[in-house]
Amino acid sequence: MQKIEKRVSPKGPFVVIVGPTAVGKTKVSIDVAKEMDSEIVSADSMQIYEHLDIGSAKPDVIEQDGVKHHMLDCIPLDYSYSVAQFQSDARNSINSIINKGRLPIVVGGTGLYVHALTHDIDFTRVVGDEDYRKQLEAISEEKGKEFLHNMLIEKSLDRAKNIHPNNVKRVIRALEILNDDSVKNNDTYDFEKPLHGIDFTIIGLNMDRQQLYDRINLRVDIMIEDGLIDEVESILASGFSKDLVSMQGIGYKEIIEYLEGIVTLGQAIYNIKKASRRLAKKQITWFKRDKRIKWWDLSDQDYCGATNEVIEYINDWRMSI
RNA sequence: GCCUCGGUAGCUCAGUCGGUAGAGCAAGGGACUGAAAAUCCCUGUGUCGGUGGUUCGAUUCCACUCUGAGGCA
Repeated sequence: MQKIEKRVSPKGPFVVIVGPTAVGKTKVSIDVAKEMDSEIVSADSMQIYEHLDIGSAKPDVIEQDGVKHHMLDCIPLDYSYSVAQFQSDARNSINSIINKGRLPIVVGGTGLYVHALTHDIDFTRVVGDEDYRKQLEAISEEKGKEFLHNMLIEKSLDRAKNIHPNNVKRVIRALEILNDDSVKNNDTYDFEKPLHGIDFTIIGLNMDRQQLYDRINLRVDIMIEDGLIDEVESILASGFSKDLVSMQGIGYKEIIEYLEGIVTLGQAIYNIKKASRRLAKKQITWFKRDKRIKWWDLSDQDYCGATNEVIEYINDWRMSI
C-alpha cells in the first residue's frame, strides 16, 4: 500500500456521464465530446488496465474517433489500483484538460470512482495498515465475525449499522479508519460530503431493463467472436497470474475457467452474460440513489435524439454557471 | 383409433392420504470510505391447462375436454 503524496482538488467545471454497462455511454460520450471539443476522463475500474481490451469493452482508437481519452488503458495488469489513487489521478487529468481551456467529460460505470470524484472525500489520510489488518483477520477467524462487528459497534454505531457482520472486508477497513489518530477526533469523515466551489453536472443514461439485457447478451456473443478467448490466452501466456485483481473482471475469470477445463465454452459464455446482467443491476442500484443525476432514457436506440438533448442540456448548464 | 405418462413460478421439477403450494436456476430489491466488474445482505414473483361433478372445502378425487411426449395398431 502506498501513500498518495498530495491531495488534489479539481480546478473547474466538469461533466459526468454514468450508467449501467452496455447502455451506450461510450458512444454518447464520444459524440458529445466531439461536438463540444472536449476530452474524456474514464471512470471505469477495468478499462483502466492495459491488455483488458475486448472483455472490458474498451473503446479502440477508431471508436475514440480522435477524442482524447484519459485514465484508459494506462495501468499495468499486475498493479492493484484503488479508488484513492483514482481520485488523485483523475483529478489531475481533469485539471490538465481545464488548463487547455476545454471541458472535461468524466464517463464511467464504476459508482465508487464517480462518487470519489464528486464528493469531498479525503483518502490520503488513512493509509492501509497491513499489520493491523492481519490482526483483525485473526480475530475474525478465532472469535467470529460477530465479535469483530461488535468491536466496530463499540467504536462507531453509525458506521457499524450499515455494514453487515458477514462483510468482514468492510468491517476491517472501517476499524482501520477508526483506529487512525487523525480520524479519531474528527467527525468530518463523511461519505456524502459535498464538493464545494466546483460546478459539475451528472448525466445518467439508462434504458428498459429487458432491452439492456438483450444488448448485454448480444455484446458478449460479439466479444467471443472478436477474440476474447485469444485475449485471455495471450495475457496468461505473457506471464500474468490469473489471481490478479484485474483478472477477476467479468469475461476474464469465466474464460479462464473454460481454459482450465472447469466449464464448457457454452457455460462460460452463459456465466459472462449472467455476471454482466448482475453488474448492470448493481450499477443501476448505485446510481439510482444519487439524486443529483439527471436521467436520459435510451430505450429503442434513440441515440441521436438523446445525444442532441444531452448536448443542449450541457450548453444550458454551462451558460448558467 | 386405443393405451401409458405428463401439463404446478420465467425455466427444470417437487408436493398436497382433500384445508389455495416449495426447491434449484433465472429474476427483483438493497448496503457501500484505499480490491468496487470487488465484498456483503434481503425477497417467491402462481387462474396448480380448461369446464363441470362429488364435498363444508378440490391444485389434489371423478367425468369430460384441450394440449405435449411415448407406445400399440
